Amino acid sequence: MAQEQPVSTRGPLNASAILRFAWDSPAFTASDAMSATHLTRSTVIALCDLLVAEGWLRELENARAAGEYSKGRPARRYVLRADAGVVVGLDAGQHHLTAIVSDLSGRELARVQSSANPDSDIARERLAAADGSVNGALQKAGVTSDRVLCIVVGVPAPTDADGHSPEGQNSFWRIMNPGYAEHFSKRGWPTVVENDANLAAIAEGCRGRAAGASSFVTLLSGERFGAGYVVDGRLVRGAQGGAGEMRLLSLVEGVGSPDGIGALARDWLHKAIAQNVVPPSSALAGLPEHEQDARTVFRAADAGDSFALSIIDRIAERLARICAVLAGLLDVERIVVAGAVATSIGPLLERTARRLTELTHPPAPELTASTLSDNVVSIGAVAHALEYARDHALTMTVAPPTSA
Amino acid sequence: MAQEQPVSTRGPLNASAILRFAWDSPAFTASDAMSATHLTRSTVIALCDLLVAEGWLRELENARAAGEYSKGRPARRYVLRADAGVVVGLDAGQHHLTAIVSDLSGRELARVQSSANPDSDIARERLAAADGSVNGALQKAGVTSDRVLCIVVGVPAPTDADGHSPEGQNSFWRIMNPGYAEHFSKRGWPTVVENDANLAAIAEGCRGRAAGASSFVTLLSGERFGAGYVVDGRLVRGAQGGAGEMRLLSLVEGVGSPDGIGALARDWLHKAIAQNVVPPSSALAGLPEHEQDARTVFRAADAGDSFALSIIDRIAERLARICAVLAGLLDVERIVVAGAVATSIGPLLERTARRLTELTHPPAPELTASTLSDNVVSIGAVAHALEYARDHALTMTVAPPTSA
DNA sequence: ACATTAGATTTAGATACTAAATGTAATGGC
DNA sequence: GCCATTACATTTAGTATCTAAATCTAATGT
Repeated sequence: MAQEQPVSTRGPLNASAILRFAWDSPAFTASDAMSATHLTRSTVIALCDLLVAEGWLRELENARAAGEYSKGRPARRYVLRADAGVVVGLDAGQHHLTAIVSDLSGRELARVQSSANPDSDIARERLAAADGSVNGALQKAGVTSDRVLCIVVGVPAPTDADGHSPEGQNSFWRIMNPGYAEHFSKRGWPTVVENDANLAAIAEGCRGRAAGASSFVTLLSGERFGAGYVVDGRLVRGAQGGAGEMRLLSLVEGVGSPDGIGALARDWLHKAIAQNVVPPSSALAGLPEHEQDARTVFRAADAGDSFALSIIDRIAERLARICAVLAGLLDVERIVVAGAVATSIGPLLERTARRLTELTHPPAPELTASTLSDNVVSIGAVAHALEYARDHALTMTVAPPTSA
Repeated sequence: MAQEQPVSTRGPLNASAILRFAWDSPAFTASDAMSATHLTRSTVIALCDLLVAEGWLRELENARAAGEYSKGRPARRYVLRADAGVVVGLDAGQHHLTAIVSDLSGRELARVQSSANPDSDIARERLAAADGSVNGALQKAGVTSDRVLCIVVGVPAPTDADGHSPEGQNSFWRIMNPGYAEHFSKRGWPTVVENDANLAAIAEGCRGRAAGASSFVTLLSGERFGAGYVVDGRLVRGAQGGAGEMRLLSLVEGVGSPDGIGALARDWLHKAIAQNVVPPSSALAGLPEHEQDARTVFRAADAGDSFALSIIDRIAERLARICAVLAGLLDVERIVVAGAVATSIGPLLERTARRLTELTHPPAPELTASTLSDNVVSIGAVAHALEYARDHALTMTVAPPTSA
């Protein structure tokens, strides 16, 4: 339990307080900021002037002109300059890359998706692909690279505080994270490299299904399960960033492997067809190999196909056990299932939730499907980048005000 | 992911920085404090004078007189006044109560142990017993109740931020925590009520086997398992303080129940004797019922008794699985097994560690036995109370300096 | 005696804020 | 159209916390 030395802080401490407030407000008057920060008007106005001069805030026409009726003298109004800079969120997955450029209000300016060679283990190739996506998105957004305040990269690997991934898993982690931290730092961008499931959790926490909860788990599911924990309002990363790695789920009875929902649905269907045990009445009987995927199973289940439902039931049992163990060990209020499959798993979650109430002691955790589909990680990356920019704003330089 | 409003802080901010530094130093000069806090001499000396006047620090004879050779003018020396106040740590277990009174240097001034009626569900009785222990310890230490800076109470139940335990477990939790928070607050003492396993983790983190590790788990074992997590240097408590509850371990293959090491050893021995399957060569054969306990099994195993070793092996297998799941899901570097049984489980841990390396991917977490025996919880309570006092020192009033 | 060392003390700011008095742009009643 | 009222802005003086730099002091070694 290391305790870092407290250090004397200097500088207009509360400028950051004003900026934090501005970050989450659409537009605000000096009085708004006063009640939010408990500072006096003199201080607030002085700080706002400072922040306007630095380019972080813009002064708007006064509050009455804006239609906010009031009797007395009209109040001055400020907003965060959404165009003071941009942040970049990059989902650097094994198969796909997604880069999002966002302004400071969280508005997405551009998105570029591309596919990666999933088997390439050449660092240079993966870095070049990442560069391509990021540059493409910046160009599409019409901003130059010097406007980037910071970038957050999501990788399917644990990461430590420096953004490095441990050796292990037959070097898969090192291949998935071939040094993004140094790579983007070289461009002068503050860079954070973070595990994909952790970013998914951040996404759910601020724009998704976990908004408001202080303790929740996000299960990122596709080919494999990965979890992101937010407990007591903070991300739990682990000694090497490996918290949420699901390899040891194999020890949980009835789980057996860390395979994700997508993989399980596909594999079980595939095996059933190969062994010829699919009843001919089922829509899944005799499906061509390239259509034997999770989505097909879920669609068939939705249509009432009883064989598809039997697969769903098996997955539900396994998922419920995973959720029970996680919720039990971590005491979280909610579990969000995210990832590309999340859009079509309504019936699965219903069954899982039923099983979960049997397995756990009340109150059972809420179980919901993410609404962010296959963008969770990149959205989480943007959200994390915005937080990072907010927390380090006063150390960053911003595009000069476009006043004149 | 709630974000509380930042508030303007005022007052001699860095007095607390000096005090924090003093807390962990035996005696220090102004120069020591300067390099620790990055403040100038003027500031440090002004703040030290302030803290001396308030009773937190005492000025000693100068550094040369103390034998710290130096050439120039002798430096002034200060220490934290260990007798500025006391803190109380109370382990309010189901069967036993332990109250420790400690001075601010962490020196134990008095300890009182007593047994509680484990089946009493009358709040008044448990509170009276707690009062008895605490008052006894204070009297033994020779301090009056107004000198108590704060008290930390450890209970075998989850606790929330207010020190309340949830309904559940057939009200066992409410019985174990019959409102200690309000009870001791009424005496004017800042009171923290915390789960016993969490306090054990705090104890291991600062005086025990996890010193230096930033992520570790403490498994408090006796009749039942309970875990305390410290991940990324902070305690993980969970939505209702229930992180580390092991009820759902029953879902892990080969574990089956959250019974602790003590209970397992006793029960398995008991069953074996009842079923008459203990080989007559074993020292455990025909043991009278009141001697059929965990310690006996461990002693026999130590002496090489092969039947005892077979029980140890079964426990090791189970313990290894628990450790594997916890370490895997949380990515901790170390697991400390604590509790009364911890003193005699050397051979068990050896076997568990071997099994653990088979079950986990490298690096396997270190596995150690606590050296704090059945005092972990009360020692953790004291440690937590000292931290609490340090962090809230400037809001507390202290016994006036004994100078004149 | 005197240079050297290491720290103490003093003095004069700088910074980041508060508090309170005064000034100002609007409203609405008469 | 004047005036009280409202709700803010602006100005001024002042405070607390800390720094920087000059000066003072108590010791050592030669």
